[in-house]
Amino acid sequence: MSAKVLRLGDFLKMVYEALEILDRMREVGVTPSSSAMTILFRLLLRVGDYGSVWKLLRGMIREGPRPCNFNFNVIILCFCQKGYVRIGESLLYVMQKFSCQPDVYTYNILISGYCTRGRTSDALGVVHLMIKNGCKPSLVTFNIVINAFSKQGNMEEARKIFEGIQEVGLSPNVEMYNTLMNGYFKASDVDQVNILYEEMRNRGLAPDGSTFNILFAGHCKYGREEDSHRLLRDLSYLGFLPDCSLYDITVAGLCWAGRLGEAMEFLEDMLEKGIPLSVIAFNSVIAAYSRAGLEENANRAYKVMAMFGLVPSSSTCSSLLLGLSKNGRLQEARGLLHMMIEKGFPINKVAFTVLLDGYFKAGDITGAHSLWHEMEARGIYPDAVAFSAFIDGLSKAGLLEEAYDAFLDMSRKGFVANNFTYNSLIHGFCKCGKLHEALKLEREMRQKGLLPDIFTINIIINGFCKEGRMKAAIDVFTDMHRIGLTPDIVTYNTLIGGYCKVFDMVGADEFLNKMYASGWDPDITSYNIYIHGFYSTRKTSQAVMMLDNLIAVGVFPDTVTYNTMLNVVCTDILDRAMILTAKLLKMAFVPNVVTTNLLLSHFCKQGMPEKTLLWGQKLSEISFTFDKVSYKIMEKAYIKVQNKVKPLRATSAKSLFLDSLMYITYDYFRRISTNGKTSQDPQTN
DNA sequence: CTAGGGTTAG
Repeated sequence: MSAKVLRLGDFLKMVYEALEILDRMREVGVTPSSSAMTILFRLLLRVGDYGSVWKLLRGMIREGPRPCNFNFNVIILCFCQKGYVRIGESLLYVMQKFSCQPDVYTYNILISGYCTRGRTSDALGVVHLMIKNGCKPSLVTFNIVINAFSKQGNMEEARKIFEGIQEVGLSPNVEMYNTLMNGYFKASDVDQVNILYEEMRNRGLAPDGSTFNILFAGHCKYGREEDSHRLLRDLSYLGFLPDCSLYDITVAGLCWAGRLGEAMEFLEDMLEKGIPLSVIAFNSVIAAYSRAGLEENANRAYKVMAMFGLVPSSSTCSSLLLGLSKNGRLQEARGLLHMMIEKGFPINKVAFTVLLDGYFKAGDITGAHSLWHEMEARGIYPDAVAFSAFIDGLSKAGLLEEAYDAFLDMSRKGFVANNFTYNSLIHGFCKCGKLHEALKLEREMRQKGLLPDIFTINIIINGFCKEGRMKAAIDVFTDMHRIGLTPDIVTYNTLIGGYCKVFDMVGADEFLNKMYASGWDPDITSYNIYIHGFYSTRKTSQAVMMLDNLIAVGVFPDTVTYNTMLNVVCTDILDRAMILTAKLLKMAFVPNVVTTNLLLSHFCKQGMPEKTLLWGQKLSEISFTFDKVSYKIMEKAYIKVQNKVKPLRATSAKSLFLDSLMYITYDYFRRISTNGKTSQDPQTN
């Protein structure tokens, strides 16, 4: 079911009908109220008819009502939301021309406009301007700026302003302490948080709900059990009652600490004992499971909640939506989003961003585009995160021109590109072989004062490795120390993979040793890279040895390991393949779409394209979700069958063997598609 | 809520 979107045509008609009504009022000598004018301004700004806004203002001067601060604030706010913060700022002078003095709200709108776009220095410029114009900044003003610096992780600046306001005789409020403590938590500076809390209490400021949430969540996340208990004691001493029960808090605490199983157990235990729980406890669990990509568990928690008659809230739905998006169940996710809108839940930019990312990750570019346009149609202004997700998705899809356009659009709307944005674009350029462009962007980000981070460097090293330019990759690796970056496990794995790609197993080993020397133990990815390296150099026994190795050192093999080994199995001589298969099957691996793809492609490669199509058919009968690669493989098989290209015929034994591997995989998916059928749309009554 | 390494395809 799709939600109703007001069509632009209808909307325009409405706006101009409203203007006609205004004219008629004027004709009969009725002066409209200021608030009526505000509504008209809002409508005109929404459709972008700035000419009429101007005309309306002049009409007000001639015939009243006199424009008030509020009228202007609405106009400035709109420009800020659309990204024209500069224009908003220039409207300050227009205001003064209409003999309106900008008030603290006006300035706060502008400051907030700059801050949400990461333009903290512009924001500080407005603060100075307001002081110069004789308007005293309020605590809110400073809070906006402190929050912006905290979000950027720039705690020194945040702190400086915090100290500064005290010098001018202002006393920080609870919100300000909350903001600062939140920032220090993000910077992992728990001690600083504790000091601030002490200070706040000594000043006689009482913690509020946000203080509690920030501190409790932070202490749980950092495993500071003592701190969280001390907080609870302190609050109960103050007579502070959190807006949920202690049981809810316990569940939330376990979730924040990442102890999800325990949280769910506790929940079920409470319910069994007949202790009532609120939506909050369930929301914590559902959110945590969804974030971890464990959508099945999230859904189970939701069902328990519904069974006990609890009505899902906006955040329940957002969390379920996150889980669905992460699992590629996009129709359901979009349906849920529309349902949320119909239920009147506030429009949720985060939910849109999550879904957008989901479409891209599933390779559904059309879906992503349609959602992006729907956002626009609904008047949701993408923020820096939404833009970054959009740019990243387009880059990964190889649509670099469009990604770059979005990047320009983002700066036009006043956002300062951050490392997320640049890294996504740089990755995109590397991916399609335009290393030169990638390096140009890296220079550009440095010129803009952004520091290339470990992500940037790893992306660039990977770019060189992909092209087999190991010398250049090593140069970047050597240079990263100079700019103060330490290689991490991804750096080493990337370089080891690079050597494997050029079949230089000696070079790979050399880097493996370097990795050990700098204190990193190989992880499952390192082993997978090695196994694939041995596979591509046809060193089957070495690949098997690696598998034994990784298990011996206690690393858990995953689906990628299984798939890579399956590749070995498919190309190996039959006797050895069967022994290896027996070994693999004992490990109870979970196949995925890549497993299916590689088996389908082996049929094709080994002269049995009709089997590719046959199994493809069988899989689609159980509504298996294929991806882009699956379709490419089947398309290729189809062409082969059509052209009757069949020079080599596989031995019937090998054919039977591949069939049995495919059957095992097919059977797995058949079983989960019949057991896992769930209906998870929340129903609110 | 957004960025990096490993499996299929090319």
